[in-house]
Amino acid sequence: MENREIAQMLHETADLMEVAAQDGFRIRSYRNAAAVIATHPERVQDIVLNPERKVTDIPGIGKGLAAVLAEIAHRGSFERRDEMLAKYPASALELLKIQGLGPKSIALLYEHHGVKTVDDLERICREQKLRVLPRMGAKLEEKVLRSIESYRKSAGRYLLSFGRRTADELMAEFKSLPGIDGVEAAGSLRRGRETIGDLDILVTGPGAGAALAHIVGHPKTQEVLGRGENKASVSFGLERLQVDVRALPHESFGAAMQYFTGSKEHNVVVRTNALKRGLTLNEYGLFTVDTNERVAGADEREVYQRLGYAWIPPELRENSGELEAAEQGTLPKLIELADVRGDIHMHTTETDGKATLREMAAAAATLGYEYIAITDHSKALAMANGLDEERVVAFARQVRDLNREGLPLRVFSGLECDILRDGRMDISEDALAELDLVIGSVHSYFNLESSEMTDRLMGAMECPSLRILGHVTGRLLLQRESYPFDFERVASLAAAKNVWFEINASPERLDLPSHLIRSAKRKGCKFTIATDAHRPGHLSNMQYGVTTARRGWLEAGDVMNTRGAQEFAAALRPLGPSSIASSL
DNA sequence: GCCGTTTTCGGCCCGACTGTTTTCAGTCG
Repeated sequence: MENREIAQMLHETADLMEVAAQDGFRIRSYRNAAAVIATHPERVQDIVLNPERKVTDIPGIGKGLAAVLAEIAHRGSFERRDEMLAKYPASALELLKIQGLGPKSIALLYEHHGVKTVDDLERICREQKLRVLPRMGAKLEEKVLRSIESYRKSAGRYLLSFGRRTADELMAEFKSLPGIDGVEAAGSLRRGRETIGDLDILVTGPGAGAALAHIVGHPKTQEVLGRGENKASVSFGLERLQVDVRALPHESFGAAMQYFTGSKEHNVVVRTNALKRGLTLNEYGLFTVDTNERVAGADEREVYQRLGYAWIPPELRENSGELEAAEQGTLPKLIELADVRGDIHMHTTETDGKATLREMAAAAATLGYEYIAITDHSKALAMANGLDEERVVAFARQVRDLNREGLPLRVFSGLECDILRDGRMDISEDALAELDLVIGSVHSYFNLESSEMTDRLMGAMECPSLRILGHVTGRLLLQRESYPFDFERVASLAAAKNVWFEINASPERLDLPSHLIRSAKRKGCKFTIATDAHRPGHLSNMQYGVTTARRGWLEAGDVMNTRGAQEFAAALRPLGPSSIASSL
């Protein structure tokens, strides 16, 4: 069993234990163990099954959890989990995802009304039976109904990062099979959409059929949805992600990549255009209409070229201007991961990060970066032990000293400063001015009216030290919608004040969304791409931020942290604090 | 449940909001 699966099992059990009102500290231990195991570099199962190793050497795993892990290794479950599942249905876990309901309410609803599923919950709310329960009322009923609607919208979709990991895992397995020449992922994963609905994997070569057999017989396959000569479709893993594997002849591989990458809207236009040229395009190739002669198909680039287009990066294939640009030869030269020279949003143990400044710096150096910025939280985020003015100033001094003493790369002193409800910054200007880089972020009062939120964000930009607006829409993918505000006005002011928009690369955020990136670019805004890493492993999420930037049509020049360290440092205070103040 | 000892048990990020109550439990971040 993989670490991720063990971690999920522990997480789910912790959730159920919470519904069962068990000891909170024990629940926290389970959650902590799940987090540790999920990020452990080695397979925990291998350690458990090796008599010469001790799983309790992993921090967070003691005697109790070692026994749990041993049980999981031997029979795929453990006693407490079985116990919990006997008490509450697994579907109760789904109810925890409904905003506004926590474990206590779910237990109450289950006991009084037998609510087991989201459908049950919806019915109870519609029948106005929620309001009769203690401490619940009409307003909660309304809120829950709204949450259900939002939850349903995201059901059946998965984070891009999850799709990427699953695809990488399967593709590596396919590549190791004999007689496989090519393996590629297509679909929304290849287009880099922030969430995906399913996985499309194309394989070619004399042994391509073996890949179909492989996925059908895969130990993680939960259900075979379909199995033919050229295609197998399965429900994969605990998450039941639908995976479609297609075996293709070599001469069709490029056409199939084009066809299955989509988007549908993009392909409709491409095929219409082909017909105008007397050609017809399908997943098997590009053919002449009259003689059915193949003119392209093995190579995707060739398919586009034969239709008068430059090859179009998959991230742009949404029929939103890319086809016209490809005809005219005006496609942008999109930013690439290798263009990024530094990661400029991350946390350390000083607040809610899991590694020290030195550990983060070392990890960033191995990724080839020239610089990083440490941007811990400010005091409004009390749960994260946010920094007050005194600690902010001390930290800036400490970073200056450390840079002099020598670090593996240049470290900028920064802060992710909360933007308070009224648009003021959580830290005084005097203290902020000590820092190299200030990101302003909203972490509270998400439910303001649009006009109030717009004023709040625009108010924050009055702060002379503010250089970057962090995760601007506040969305959490598949969990929480963006709060309403007038993006156009905020972007116009950001362009005027030379405040940059962060593209937060955390897979749960990918914030700004790509359509807003594009809109901001048109207004002349500049951007940064940063991971918001809370541990060294998160630094590799940069790829998802770059993908999102590419979907927003950004080139390297649009993104400030593609600049070298010197140039980036100079850009941080373009006019100097005093001249910014006088130019307002 | 884990951890770190002051070595055998006490501490474990906590403040604020919401909707409900009539003083606060539950939820969220």
